[in-house]
Amino acid sequence: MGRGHMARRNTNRRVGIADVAEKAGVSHATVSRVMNGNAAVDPGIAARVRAAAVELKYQPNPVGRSLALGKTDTIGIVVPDLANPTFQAILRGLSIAAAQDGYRVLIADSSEVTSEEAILAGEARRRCDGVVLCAPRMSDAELEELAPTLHPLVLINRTTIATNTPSLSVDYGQGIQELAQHLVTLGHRRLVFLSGPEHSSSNRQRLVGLDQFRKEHPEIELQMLYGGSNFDSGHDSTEAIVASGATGILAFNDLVAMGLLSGLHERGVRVPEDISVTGFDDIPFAKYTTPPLTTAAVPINELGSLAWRRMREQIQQAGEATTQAQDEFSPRVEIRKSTAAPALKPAS
Amino acid sequence: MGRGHMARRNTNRRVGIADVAEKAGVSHATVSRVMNGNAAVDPGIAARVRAAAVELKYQPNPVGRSLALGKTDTIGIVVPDLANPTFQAILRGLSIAAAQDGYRVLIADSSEVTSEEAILAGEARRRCDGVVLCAPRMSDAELEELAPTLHPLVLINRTTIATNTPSLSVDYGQGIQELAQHLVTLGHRRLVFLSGPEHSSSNRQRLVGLDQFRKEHPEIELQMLYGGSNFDSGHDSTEAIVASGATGILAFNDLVAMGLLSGLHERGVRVPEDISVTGFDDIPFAKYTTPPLTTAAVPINELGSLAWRRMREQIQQAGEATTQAQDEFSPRVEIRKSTAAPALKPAS
DNA sequence: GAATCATGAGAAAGCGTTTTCTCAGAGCGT
DNA sequence: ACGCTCTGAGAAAACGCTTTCTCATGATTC
Repeated sequence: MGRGHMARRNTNRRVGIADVAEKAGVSHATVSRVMNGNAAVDPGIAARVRAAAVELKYQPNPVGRSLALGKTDTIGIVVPDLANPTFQAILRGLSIAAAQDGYRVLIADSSEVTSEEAILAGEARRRCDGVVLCAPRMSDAELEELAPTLHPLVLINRTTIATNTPSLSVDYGQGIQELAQHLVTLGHRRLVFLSGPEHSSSNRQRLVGLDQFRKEHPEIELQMLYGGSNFDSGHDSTEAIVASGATGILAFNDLVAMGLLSGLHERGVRVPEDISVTGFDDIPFAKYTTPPLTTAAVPINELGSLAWRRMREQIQQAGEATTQAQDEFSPRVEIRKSTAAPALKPAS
Repeated sequence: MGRGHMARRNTNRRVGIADVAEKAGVSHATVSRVMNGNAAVDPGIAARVRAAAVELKYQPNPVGRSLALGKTDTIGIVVPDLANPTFQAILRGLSIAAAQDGYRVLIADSSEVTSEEAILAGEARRRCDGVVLCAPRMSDAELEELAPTLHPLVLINRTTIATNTPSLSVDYGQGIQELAQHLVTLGHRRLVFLSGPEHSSSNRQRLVGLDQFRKEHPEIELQMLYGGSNFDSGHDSTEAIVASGATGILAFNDLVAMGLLSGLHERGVRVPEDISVTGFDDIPFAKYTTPPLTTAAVPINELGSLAWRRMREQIQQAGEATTQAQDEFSPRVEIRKSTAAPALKPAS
């Protein structure tokens, strides 16, 4: 509970500037000046202050400093699902980059509950100096309304009309087309796209990319099946994939692909001999699946560290209009062993 | 910058209690009482205050509240490596459980730099209401010295002599013995343990467990090879494993096992026909490796959520001595398809 | 009608720190 | 020696909020 006129309780109270001031025989303003080096202080006085601080093991209270300075040196991030390795890697990239500038990261996981996102984002913003929205699932209209209230804000995998909100995007449409092209180049003519969550902006981009692909390759059969976004949903797609007769599979992401690889192995379907499988993202596990997974590599650590750089730019230019930075990453197709030419099957 | 007698700058300042007070024609203390419901306020006045708050879109400033209340509603966690899925899962478990009580989690990743840990822990503790140290790599002596300064503290995979520090542990020694026993039961006589990082407390427990295992099974050949703690190091162990002649492999963790599975596959060594491989932890990928991995399941989401419960107990009993809670989890061996009876090899 | 009691809202203090304002003391020039 | 200027440290205000203290007002009792 807060406190008014009551005498201060000393129980468990940590050492503050007032204690150091008393010990050194100076005012608390002087202690603050010495600790921060913000103004000239007589060297003899400064030495006394430092000795007192060391003796009392003084550490400044970050909350008091935050109130006085109007900043917290923390960044919030809202992720739709912290179980997703792509988001984990983005978090790690952001966390490491921000730490290098003395900032920490506060997590909010909406657990794919879209209605929670705006609430979590507002709350994170109030507690922090800025907020990163990672693949937000809210509608475009909601995002347009919310974005100005969150400044400084960095978006990952979404954009807004707002001219001062940096946005880091991956060209999922182009990536999925390149993966499809890879399969076609290998000779595949019957493809399936295992699509992801409906509210996922990156899924919509893949769908747009595949529409374009169909237009350019009318001779290719490209079916759509729902594959979700995790292992289990990929694994659960095994029967539908086998029934489809397709020889080339484009999974929504690496997790779906891994689940499918496992399901196909259980079913005795050989990858890539019988079916080729691709993923997306190139999470760290993708190299180590059996067989190692062909995928479109998204520089997910770089996304996190660039998100920090864009955030830092806004923080440092507080109050000034900034030129919006729209960064778009092109995924790079990483060809591994899960794709090969389709088997020549006897006519039946 | 802080500010003294200067007139308040209104630029970019968010709406505060003073603004609501002015709008409603009451004092800021009354606004605080209405927003918190802490004391009786005339219903008519309360309605005016609420209307003003809504009209001005007032949201309390968490920093001001934290200073007044002496709490931040955040928990810090220090992890040795945020790239490790076990730590990611612990973080997720902690984050979700704490969020249910209105707490957020602040991350500090020491990136396996042992000398950074104490500094990060102290800093996290000052910014937060408590701190969780996850598999800290510092020495026992350093931990004993640091622990009292971090109260309230929860330890994961370490213990201290301190009687008021809850500690959540996994009996790695027992788990590795059960895995070894599983291989022996299948008929394996030549085993290798791919050991993990030297500073890892859980690795030491496995070594102790395997010493015990050797005593109880003098007829079993059990070699030690260094296998590190990630994919690459597991993968890099492939040749040494093949050269060892062992038919049963105990990998330090699931990542090492996955890397090894991939390396063996590349080498044309069949799992489990030619070599059986086990992991540890049961990260979400373990079910989906090819073949699915036999492993010792650590309830890593439960570790995170129990860490929050222990933390919350300490926060709620502030200043009182608490009975130390030592929670120990027994790993559960999850038998999947990466282990089988050793092949009968022609004598050569 | 006066005295007493209860209640609720404003004044004030405080949480810990930063920084502006003020003033005392030292130094310099005449 | 006096006046002026400069410097540095203490006093004070502020950041935003919570809660204690104080007092005015209305109700109740005698």
